[in-house]
Amino acid sequence: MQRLGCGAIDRSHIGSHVEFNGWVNRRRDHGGLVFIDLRDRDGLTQVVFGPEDSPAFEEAHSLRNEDVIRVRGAVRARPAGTENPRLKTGEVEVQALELQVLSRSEVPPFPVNLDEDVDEGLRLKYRYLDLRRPRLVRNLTVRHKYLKAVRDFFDANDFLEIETPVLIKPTPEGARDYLVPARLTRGSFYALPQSPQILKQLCMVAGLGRYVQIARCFRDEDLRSDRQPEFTQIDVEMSFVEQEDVMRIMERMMIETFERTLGVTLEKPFPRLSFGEAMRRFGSDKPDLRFGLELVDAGAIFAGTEFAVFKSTLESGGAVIALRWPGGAASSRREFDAIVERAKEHGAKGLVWIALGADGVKSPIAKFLDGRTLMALREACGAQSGDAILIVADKTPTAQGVAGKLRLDVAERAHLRDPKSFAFCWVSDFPLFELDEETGHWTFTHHPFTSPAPGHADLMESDPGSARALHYDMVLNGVELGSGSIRITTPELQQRVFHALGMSNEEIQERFGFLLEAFRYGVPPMGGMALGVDRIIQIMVGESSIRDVIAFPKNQQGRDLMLEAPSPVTKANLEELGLRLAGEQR
RNA sequence: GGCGCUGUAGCUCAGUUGGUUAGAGCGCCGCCCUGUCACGGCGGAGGUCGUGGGUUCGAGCCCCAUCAGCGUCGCCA
Repeated sequence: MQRLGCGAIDRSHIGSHVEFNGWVNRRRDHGGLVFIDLRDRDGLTQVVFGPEDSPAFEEAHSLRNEDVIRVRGAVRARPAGTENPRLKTGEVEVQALELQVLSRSEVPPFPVNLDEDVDEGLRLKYRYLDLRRPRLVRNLTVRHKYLKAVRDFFDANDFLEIETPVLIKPTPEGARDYLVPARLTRGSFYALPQSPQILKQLCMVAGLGRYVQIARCFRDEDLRSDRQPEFTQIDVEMSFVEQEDVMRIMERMMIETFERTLGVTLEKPFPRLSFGEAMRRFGSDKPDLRFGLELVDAGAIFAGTEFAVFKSTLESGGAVIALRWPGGAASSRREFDAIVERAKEHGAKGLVWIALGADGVKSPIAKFLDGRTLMALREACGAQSGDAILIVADKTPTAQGVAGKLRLDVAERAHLRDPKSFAFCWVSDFPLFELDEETGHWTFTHHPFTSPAPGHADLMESDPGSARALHYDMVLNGVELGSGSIRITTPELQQRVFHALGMSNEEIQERFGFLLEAFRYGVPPMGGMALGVDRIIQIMVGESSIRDVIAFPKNQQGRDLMLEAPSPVTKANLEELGLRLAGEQR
């Protein structure tokens, strides 16, 4: 007897005897006839129990949602007129001859057989029930297929999948580490990797050539809808390559894996922007290219303006940046107030709006807008009657950043962010360092192993802010999927970068001595990249939260509501590790 | 750590200016029903209104505190 999945039967099975195992999705009990929709991962199959099938028929009355049953019976065509076109298996049904109840279910805490929004805390507590629902099954299936395609791609391109350890060494830079006390070395701690960065570089020193890993990474920072404390990266490193080589193979990988997973054909090559261009045109280092609405430098247009804010901004070398809001002119005063408020949340001091209504132009600064200025603005923004124009004035980076965020706001309002389209791009030529506002110290944009661009090494000391890096990001729909870089491979240069970051020789030796030592034994030029799997899948399936593409995610407090982790440990546990909780008596 | 939204039946929600006995749909329980597929019909059970305090003759509703979930800023090499 054939054992089949509930989504698997069709007309070709008519007449055959089959066995099904699954969960009762729904019972429709007509007294003299009982219908059961049987569910498993694949889908639904209708099972029919009639009085002639007794004793199965008798027991069928007692079935309840989520009971686990085994049914043996015959596949037959449904009577003409009773087919269900909404069901994949809707042309056929199973006439039950034998019924075995394998497990009874209590009434579940939320409906499993409806695609209804349920409180997420409840879903997470009973994740095993949530995972029975088709939406999450689909997400996990896409994830599986995608990772399979990724592995196949790298296998076909001569990469070795290598597992690196999860218990490694703390790295005080960057994100907060998860620490694990070392029982055998009291007072010392392992850290969980924020990424296998150094290990994969050492794989290159080892001569392994092309490394890939579907790597779990850990960062002890606050959670967001797109951030979990543990997450998965496609981690890649290659020897004897330049930036172009890495970008090409990663781009090819995305094109092939999207094709294989979703059957979509991505446009190639991916557009490329420099960091500076991305900031100028889109006000973001991860531009959403699903729509236009490029930023407009309106400095020249307002060169002679009497409007004090614009005037003083321009005189002090700042920027006046304009942005088209499609259809924005129809907005109410309240909606304009809201967008001004958004601009302030984004860090602007204020926002000027101009409504290009059919019945005339409205704006808080209308009296400063002569016909020529308006015409020039309209032209530069590509705005039409019915649109609005938003203008931000500030120091250039601030104005760009604010305008970039407003660009996303207005795109959202105008429904231009189509979740079904995939707009990739590359952003490169990042600054090597950025200034930490709090400490006033230079810190790395990517990570401290990133090579300066050719000819930029000396800028590290003379003008750190203007040094560029061999660093590239892959961006999809305004989301940074991941970063890569060409690595530093000379101990001297690496040392200079550490110095530029304010590290002493002792610190360098203590933290990264092993790496510098490794570089003394013959190190190939190398570069690589890491891409966030969870975000890729999230965009592929159009979910608004990364949690919906992870089987067992943590909530905003970093807790697993199902396992109730983290949890306290016993005094004996602590003692064995040589730990005592602060504030606790001896 | 800051800010915002939410918390009423198992689930999703409604609940008027503070006023008698807190409602609906689904689910659940019982009975009936041979072609349903959100089956249908009849009947029924089910509520510390997140928690604590306060104001008031009277609080689901107002005030304060607190807990939880989500979003967001900080944070995220």
